Amino acid sequence: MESKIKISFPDGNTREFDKGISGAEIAKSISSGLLREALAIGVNAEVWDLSRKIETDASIKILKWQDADGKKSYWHSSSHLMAEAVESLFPGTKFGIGPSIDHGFYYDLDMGSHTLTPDDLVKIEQKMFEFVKRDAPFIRTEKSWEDAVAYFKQKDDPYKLELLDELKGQQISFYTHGNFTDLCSGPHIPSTGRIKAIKLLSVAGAYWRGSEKNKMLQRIYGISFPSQKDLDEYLFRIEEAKRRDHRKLGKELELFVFHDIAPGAPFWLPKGMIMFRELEKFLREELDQNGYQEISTPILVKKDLWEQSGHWAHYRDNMFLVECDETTYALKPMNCPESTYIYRNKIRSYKDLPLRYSEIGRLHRNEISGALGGMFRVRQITMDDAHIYCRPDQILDEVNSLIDLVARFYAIFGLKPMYNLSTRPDEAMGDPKLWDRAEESLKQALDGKSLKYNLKQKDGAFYGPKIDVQIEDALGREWQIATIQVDFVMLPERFELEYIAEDGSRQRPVAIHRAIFGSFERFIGIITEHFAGAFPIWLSPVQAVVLPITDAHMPYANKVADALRSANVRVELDDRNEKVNYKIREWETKKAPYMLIVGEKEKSNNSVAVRQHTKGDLGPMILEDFIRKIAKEISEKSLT
RNA sequence: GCUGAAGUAGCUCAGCUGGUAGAGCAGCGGUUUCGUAAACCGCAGGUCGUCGGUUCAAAUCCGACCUUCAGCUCCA
Repeated sequence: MESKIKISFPDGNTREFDKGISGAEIAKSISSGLLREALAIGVNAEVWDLSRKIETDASIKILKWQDADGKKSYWHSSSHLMAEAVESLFPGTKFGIGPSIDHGFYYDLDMGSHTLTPDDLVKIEQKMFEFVKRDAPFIRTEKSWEDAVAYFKQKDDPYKLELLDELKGQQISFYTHGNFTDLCSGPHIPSTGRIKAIKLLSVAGAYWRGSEKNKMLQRIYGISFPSQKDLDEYLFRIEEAKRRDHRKLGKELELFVFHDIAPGAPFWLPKGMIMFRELEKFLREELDQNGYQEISTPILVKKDLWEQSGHWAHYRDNMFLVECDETTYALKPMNCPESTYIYRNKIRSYKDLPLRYSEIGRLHRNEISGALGGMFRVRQITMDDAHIYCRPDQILDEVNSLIDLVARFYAIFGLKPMYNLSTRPDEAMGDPKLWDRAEESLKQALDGKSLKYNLKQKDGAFYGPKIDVQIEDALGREWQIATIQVDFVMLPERFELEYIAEDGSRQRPVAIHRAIFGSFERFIGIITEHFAGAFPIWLSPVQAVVLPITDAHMPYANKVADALRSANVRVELDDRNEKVNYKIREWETKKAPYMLIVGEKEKSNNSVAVRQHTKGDLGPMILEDFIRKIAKEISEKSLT
């Protein structure tokens, strides 16, 4: 029998080891530093414990904190540690599942009648630190299915027993550390001592196995790091996100407010409305230049339309209904079905296509109350919608120009786009040949531009494949905003759309649904957080403020403000009887891009002392020069 | 919709175990005329989310509802 195995490393090197060597031993053979940092080991396509014996040739990678899979086992192990702490403080707790997540870990708990309080979290956290000190190793054992069931029957944990139901007949792996043993496929880090910094973040309800039909358990979210510094940085980022919260900034900067009287629908204040209008203006300019025609369709339409489109069957509960003259109307939850009425207004020729109809439409969706959240989830949505009707052979061209359009938009905001391609789902409708062709077109468009994308198999809409565009904001958070959806069914077939082809036959067009901002509400929420309220100057509700030093400089200040105003700069004159320091402080907090301080010196030589937001005093400038500068920055939609 | 938490002046918040409300900022009136992040004095401002209950007495205790927040579920 062969007693040596070949291990190949990520750098391509291969070395021989004794059969049955562990990941830890391999790491140690490379360096003691690596062993200290090693958390788990990638073996071929799997992630294993460092202690597990390797019996065959394999390609391996020692996983550290820097590796995503390293973090995963670290956080997963932290969740076991938390479970141990919970069990020791609250004996009798039943355990659901306790996985790692993108940032940290959680464990779902059934604690009977006990409701966890923030104090409990502190106690659990302290207990965890206590256990960390014992540096207990995570030990993997395997039991037969019957023994596993017996174990949890004795422990009386119905959730684990339910999980075991699905593993019938298999060898079941368990992990034990300290006094806690859990059903778990692993892997885990070598020992609890590796967990240096822990923070339990929150407790919330969560349905067992994610189904609202099941019992609600209590979920503790937590995060852990190899050093206190990492934890501090993470907590700082959470604070930073709170500081940028658009609900807070929207109020402070007087952009919009919400009132109980209209849950889920913002009242746009004058300053917020300026931003809304600037976005609309920018959008319309772009679309006008790109062959779009703007339309506007009724908000209140008879339910018959939604029956025909299929929405009535699926989304009836989410529509606002109005009874009038014994007829049921609905506030439109989407624009698309109505755009077909404009398509069908005339007989369309193949020469007319593509027809690009854009619509800034106000939609209403009765989102369940628990889903509402600031501008991110509203019941009244203003969508930058468009429906492009084209021939199947035009899909590629259209998708190409849409991708360009989206990229151009996001570049203006300094947002990085990322693409997801979603393909045919199992319950797809429509001609498979069209599906193939459309998926091919979408792929071709992305590949042709050398864009990286995630393939989301079977994640398309029932009516066609789509490209979703995500952006990453200044805090590295990802948002799904734009979407490009090809549609063979919902509009073309349900509304029996046709065009006359070259040969005189009647053909069915393809519809492409697309949105760039997604919705004005959500987009403004996102960019508020992205820019932390300090918007690029073209969007900024106030672009410059004139601050006279004393009353004596009012006439000159007025002259400066007038000059800016006639150059179409949104300018305010702060004529309050306050010290300059006071005014500067206040306009800094309001994030005004420019402050123009005018006093004796400026008055005497037609200049302004320029102060830029966060950058401070830029020194004096001749008024005309400053106007040229700011006008240029506005028209170029400059980001600084 | 579900679980938990919260709702006091325009805003941010204090108000212990029941004795009918308080601060800072903002606002208004004065004084001050000032050079790059908060001058000073004064005034005014609240059915304590709504409705009901317990009590001699409720911001405070109880119930229902509304709204918000965290998470779950949902998101055409």
